[in-house]
Amino acid sequence: MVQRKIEMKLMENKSARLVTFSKRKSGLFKKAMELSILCGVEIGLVVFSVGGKSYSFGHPSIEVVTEKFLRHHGNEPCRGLGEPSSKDDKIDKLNKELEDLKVQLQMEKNKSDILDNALGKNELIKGKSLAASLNLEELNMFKASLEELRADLKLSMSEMEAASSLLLLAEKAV
Amino acid sequence: MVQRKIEMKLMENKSARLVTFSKRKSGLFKKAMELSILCGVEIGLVVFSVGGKSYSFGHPSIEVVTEKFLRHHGNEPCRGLGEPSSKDDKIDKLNKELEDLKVQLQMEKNKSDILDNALGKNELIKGKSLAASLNLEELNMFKASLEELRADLKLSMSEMEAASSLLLLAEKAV
DNA sequence: AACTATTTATAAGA
DNA sequence: TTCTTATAAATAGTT
Repeated sequence: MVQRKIEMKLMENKSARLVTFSKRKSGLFKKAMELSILCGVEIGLVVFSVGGKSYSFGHPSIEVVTEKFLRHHGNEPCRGLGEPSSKDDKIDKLNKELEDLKVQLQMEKNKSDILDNALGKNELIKGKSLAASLNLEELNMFKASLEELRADLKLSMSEMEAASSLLLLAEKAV
Repeated sequence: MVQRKIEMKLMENKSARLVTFSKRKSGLFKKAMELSILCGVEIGLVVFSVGGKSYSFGHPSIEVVTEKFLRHHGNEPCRGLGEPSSKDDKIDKLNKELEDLKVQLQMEKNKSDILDNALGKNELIKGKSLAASLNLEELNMFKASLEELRADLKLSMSEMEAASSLLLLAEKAV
C-alpha cells in the first residue's frame, strides 16, 4: 500500500524488483503513448529486461523515430551494397502493422456497437413500467450467470461489469 | 486542478498542448529514469517536439541502448544518398494511414470507456436498496441481449487471437 | 492477479 | 512562466 516512498536505488529484493519492473514498465509505456497522442509528437521508447528481452514503443513507429533520431544524432548506419535492402522489409512491417490495426479497430467497433446495442435495449427497459420487482435471489442468479459468461469468454472484468451495470442502471430508473 | 480527466486525443488548444507537452515530457523522463534505477535495466527514450527538437534519455547511455536495439531489431535501412525512391512515398502513405487508424481506434476505445464509466456510478447504486427492480419479462429481454453480446464477442475473440498485435496499448507493448 | 493506502502526476487557474 | 491545488493516476506492499 505504498506504506513509505521507496528509496531511489536498485531494489534489493529480486522478486519485488521483477514485479516493480512489470508494473512500472506498463506505466511508462502508457505515459509515452498518452504523450504522443495528446501532443501529437514523435516518441521512441525501448526497454530491455534483465533477461535481455526488448520492449519498444514508437509513434508513429519505432522505426521512424529511430531513424529520425540517428539522422538527428548524425550517425545514420548504412548497409553495404551487397546486403539485401531492408526497405521492402520496412514496407512489409508497416503493412503488417496496418493489418493488425485494422483487425483491432474492427474489434473495438464491434465492442462499441454491441455495448451501444445493449444500452439501447436498456433504454427501452427504462421506459417500461417497473411495477413488479425482482427479488434478491433472482438478482444473485443473474449475477451468477454473468460470472459464468465472464469465465466462458475470458472477458475482462470491466466489460462484464459494464454489462451488469446496465441492469443496475435500470433499477435507478424506477 | 484536473477538474476533469481529459480525453485521450490530440489537444485542440495549442497553448495548453504546449504546457502539457512540457509537463508530461518531464514526467515521462522521470519515470524512465526511475525504472532504470530501481530495476537496473537498460532504457532508451527519445521525444521530438513539434518544432523538431529532440530530447533523449538513456541508461547507461542513449548510444548504448540505440546500438543494442538496432542489433536486436535489425538495422535501419540506408536512406540512400540521392537514391530515388518511390518507396519512401509509399512508406509515408502507409504511415499516414496508420495515423488515421490509430486516431479512429482511440475514438472507439473512448466510446467503450464512456460505457464502462456507467459502472463506476453504478457502484453507488449497488449499496442502495435492491427492492425495486426489473420484472421477470424485462430480465429475460436483457438476458437475451446478453446472449447476443456473447455470440458477437465470441467472434471477436477469434479475431483477436488471429491478430499478432504489438504497439497499440501501452500496457501490451512488447 | 486483486486490493488499497499512499504517493505521485498533472489540468486548470492565478 | 511558475506556483497552487483539486483531482486523477500510479503504485508498493499485502493477500
